[in-house]
Amino acid sequence: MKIRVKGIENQGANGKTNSNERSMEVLQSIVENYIKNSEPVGSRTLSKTIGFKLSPATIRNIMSDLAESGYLIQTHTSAGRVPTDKAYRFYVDSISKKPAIPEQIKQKLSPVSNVQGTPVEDILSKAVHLLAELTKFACVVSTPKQSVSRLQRIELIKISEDRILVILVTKAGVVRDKIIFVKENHSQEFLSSVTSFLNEEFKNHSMQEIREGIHQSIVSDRHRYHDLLAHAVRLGKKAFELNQPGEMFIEGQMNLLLDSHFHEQSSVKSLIDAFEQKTAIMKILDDSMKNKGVHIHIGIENDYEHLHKCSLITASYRNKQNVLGSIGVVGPTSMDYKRIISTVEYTAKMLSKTISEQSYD
Amino acid sequence: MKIRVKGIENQGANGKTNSNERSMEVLQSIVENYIKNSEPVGSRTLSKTIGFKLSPATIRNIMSDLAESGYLIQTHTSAGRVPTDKAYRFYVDSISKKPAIPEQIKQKLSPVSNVQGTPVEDILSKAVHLLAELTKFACVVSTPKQSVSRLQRIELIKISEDRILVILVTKAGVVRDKIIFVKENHSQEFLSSVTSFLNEEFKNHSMQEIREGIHQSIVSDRHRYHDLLAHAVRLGKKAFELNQPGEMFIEGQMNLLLDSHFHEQSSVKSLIDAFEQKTAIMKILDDSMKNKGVHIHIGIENDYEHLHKCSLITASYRNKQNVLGSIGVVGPTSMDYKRIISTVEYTAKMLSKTISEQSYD
DNA sequence: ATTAGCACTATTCATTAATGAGTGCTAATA
DNA sequence: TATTAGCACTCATTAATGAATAGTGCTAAT
Repeated sequence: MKIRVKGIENQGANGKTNSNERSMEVLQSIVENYIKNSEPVGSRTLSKTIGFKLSPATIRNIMSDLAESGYLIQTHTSAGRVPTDKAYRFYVDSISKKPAIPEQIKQKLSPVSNVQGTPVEDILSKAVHLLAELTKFACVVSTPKQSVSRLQRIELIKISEDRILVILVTKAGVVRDKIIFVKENHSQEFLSSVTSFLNEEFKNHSMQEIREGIHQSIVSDRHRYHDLLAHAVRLGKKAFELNQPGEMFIEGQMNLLLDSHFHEQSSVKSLIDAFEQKTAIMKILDDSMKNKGVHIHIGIENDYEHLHKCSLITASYRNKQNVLGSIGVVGPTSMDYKRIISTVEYTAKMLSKTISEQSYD
Repeated sequence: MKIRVKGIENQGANGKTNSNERSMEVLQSIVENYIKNSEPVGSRTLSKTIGFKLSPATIRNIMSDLAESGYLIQTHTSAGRVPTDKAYRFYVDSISKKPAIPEQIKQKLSPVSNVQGTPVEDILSKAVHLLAELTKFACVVSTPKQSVSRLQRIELIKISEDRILVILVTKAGVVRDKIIFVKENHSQEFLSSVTSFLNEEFKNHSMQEIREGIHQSIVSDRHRYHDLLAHAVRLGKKAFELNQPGEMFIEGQMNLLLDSHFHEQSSVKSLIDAFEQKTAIMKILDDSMKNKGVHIHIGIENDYEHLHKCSLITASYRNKQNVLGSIGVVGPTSMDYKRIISTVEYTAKMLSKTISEQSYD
């Protein structure tokens, strides 16, 4: 044993940062150990898993320092130590090479791409379902943001005397419908004219642009004002008004309740609240659309208090043109970050690919 | 005390069924007591809640009989007794007058009707959400069955060279869309002709009829066969093919996990399974559409094993013309049946009313 | 037919003691 | 000087014990 110790010392003698490096290594081991077993990890166990390169006593010293710096806490005096959110953050940041996606996961997610002609919603729901199965945590996905997506086609269909069905097809291949109520009894021919007008005018523009544009039309086009236009603008305004709040699919919430970390009554209540009050999670998904890549929110980093015991891993999905929405996992802070991160990333990639193929640009 | 007893005896002296009647009364009390407190109920407690009309000893005898007949079980020798599913069935069947809906519940559910112009799906999701909040259990609702609903309007819209958007509007006000892929590059004018043809031919027919009808058209209309018709039939066939499997919205699953009856690990797993594998619950909702009124499935009565610890209360909703789907509650067998039944019934009524107003017949 | 009384049973709760995992400190070691 | 062995100490977990309690079943009295 002594010989081995020497060996380490010799290696360490190269630089001076050696003690710090070692701390980091120990911390990583602790985190991985805890992720794996969900049990406080003690110096003896750790010495073993490290391969006896350091004695329990040495490790105790290191752990003591780490605890002081806020990376570890003890649940009680005679227990091992548990990583804090700070430790998880360090751990996540220190992950260098992402593990390759196991063939099994690729297989499992392949159905996402076998969905020619299905509505985008179905694709999303399929993806989030599979992700939940794979990760065994709760998973969420936001539907494509309507405001950024650009118009492929609008259609007005008369379905009764006072009701018009509005169909919006976006470039991303999303179909939205809404029924609007009108006082005048327009003929279908008239509606067709309006439809043509709106399509010519607004195709390829984003919904947001259109909403603003319609307002402008009223002002600027007064000179060529006539009956058709007046109605078209009025109807168009109603039609594009449908600012759907942006939905979210949730899957596998109940998975969380099998997880030992959420066994306490209070935790369960928190979770219920978090998922009932979808806004907090929705906000995180929205934020995730702003930047590329995988986003990680660990425990206390979440603004919403009820999510303080959870970590969220999210990634946005897109078509060739725009970022559309994002998909993510909600699990305990002690989740297997490496695995989950790469799984989410891969799922988002698949999603982007599938939806891009269905898009119109 | 003796005097009271005599009084009862005198009353009982009218008929001979007295002992049996009394057993029933005791059983009802036991059930209600257990529903309220979720604790095995003993002879002493029961004697109290009944108002000392019977002594604990007498009640013990009665309970003993009830246990023998399979209405009660003892968790262990020195514990009180717990109602079996058989007891719940008896209890439910013996409910005579339904309690009036509390004003508070009506208030809570009123948003269901404030939804002019919203898609049926949104109405359903609103209703199921509120129902979950009210009952504190898991709630489900099935979307309108597509096969029975009748056609109000079909529309074919060209959105790209090889894709046609099909919009189906049913009499119930449900809008369904699907994109179909075609080889030929049809012009929009052509599609409009086909649309007119399909509308004339099939308006007011049920989807099922239409699917069969299209097949017939091919056969019977050969004499006036020409290009338009040939294409129309082919497209129509594709369009109406969309036999969506019938969806289901679930809300408040997590509520169940706060319930003490599901605290065991195995129960939780069962529940997760039940909700993952939606088919079983879907089937119960479907069955519920066949007959009017509220349907009650208690514990073991459910075919699906994972639901053996649950009771389901369901009721169908409809428009003026057809039964469309059903809504229900999934809770522990010891739920407050009176309250839940009337709440479900009322919700279904509201739902029917709201949807009828939006329907086209 | 009902009920009081009593013996009996099984759970629950608090107490106690034994076990064991783990730390922190100190002194020895390389 | 950094590492480690050794030891005292702490605290959770577990099992065993016994008292208290809630409840039944049976029998005899009313």
